[in-house]
Amino acid sequence: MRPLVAIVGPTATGKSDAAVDLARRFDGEIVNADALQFYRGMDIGTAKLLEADRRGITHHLLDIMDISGEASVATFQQQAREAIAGIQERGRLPILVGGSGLYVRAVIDELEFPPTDRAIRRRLEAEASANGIAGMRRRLAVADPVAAARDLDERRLIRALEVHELTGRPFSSYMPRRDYRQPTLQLGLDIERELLHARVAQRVHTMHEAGLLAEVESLAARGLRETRTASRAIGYAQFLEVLEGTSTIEQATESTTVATRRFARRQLTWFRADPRVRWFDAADPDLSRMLAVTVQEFEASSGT
RNA sequence: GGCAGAUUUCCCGAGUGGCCAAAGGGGGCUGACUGUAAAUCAGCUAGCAUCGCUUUCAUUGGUUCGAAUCCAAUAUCUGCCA
Repeated sequence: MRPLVAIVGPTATGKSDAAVDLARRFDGEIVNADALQFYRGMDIGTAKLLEADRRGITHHLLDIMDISGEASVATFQQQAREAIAGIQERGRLPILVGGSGLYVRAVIDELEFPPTDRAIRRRLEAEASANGIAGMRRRLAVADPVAAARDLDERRLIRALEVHELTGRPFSSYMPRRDYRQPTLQLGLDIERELLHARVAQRVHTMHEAGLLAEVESLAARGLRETRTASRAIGYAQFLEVLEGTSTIEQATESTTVATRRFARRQLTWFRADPRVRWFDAADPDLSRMLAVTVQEFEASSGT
């Protein structure tokens, strides 16, 4: 069975293209691990690869959801693992690509998501907004001192209480480990900060020229404003304001650029924390070859 | 040319004699993060060093025990009158 290759790193470093390159060289198929690229119709703003740029390579888990849907790591975990297994059965190389750290992790590591319950969640959220979270913090300190000691933010605090209530098991007992469930190679793409910022600005500019506003407008007609996840996507949230008339195109472009920079920084923080990632300079003209060599060596050594 | 006003740390912007390295916001940086993750949250942001010290609030020179804060001159900008 062939190993799993994952391409990670901040946005605008060329992960998608690098993945297509590798897929062509090693007879691979690509599995998307970018939470917002699941949504149909969110193309320009998510920098989804155009059909032509996919160069005949099969892409999985792209356009699998309506914007009204809510992406869920747990669901994605299962779908992605199935897709990967299928690719491997076909004797091809699975290449997981995405900048959503948790989503990548959910696929490659031994990770189990405790269940969720809408009613419990809603009740806890209502309680938090009505009484504040101090009391809930105290409750968690009793139910799950380990999790409480981590000083969780409100959202996670609620989740921890939900898990405890639902499973009787402390949330902290589901603590993550870095533990690949199959031979995996994580390739990280990074780039000098100044260059990254320039690329981000360029990209947002290009998105606008490619018709992002029109895309947002047509999604708005399909209820984008009412969605919980899709409406918050970078670029979409900002251009929705243009449609509302509360922001100009210039302002939206600027704030989208800023939000993207911050996003890239957070992605970097996430992936840097994983010592297993092998990093490459995305601006290196020789990148494509270096990635290929690394994959080749890895596949040879992982004994296929 | 005359009169009036402005000049603050990367940016915007508070501060009108000691509690000011200077509020707040933005930006930047760092980090956390197992069911919203392009989300959510936290910390740092003059310099050097452990309390502390050094250099900052246009520039120069004053007043004062003490100045971002008061005075004078200069520079630049803005408004009104020519």
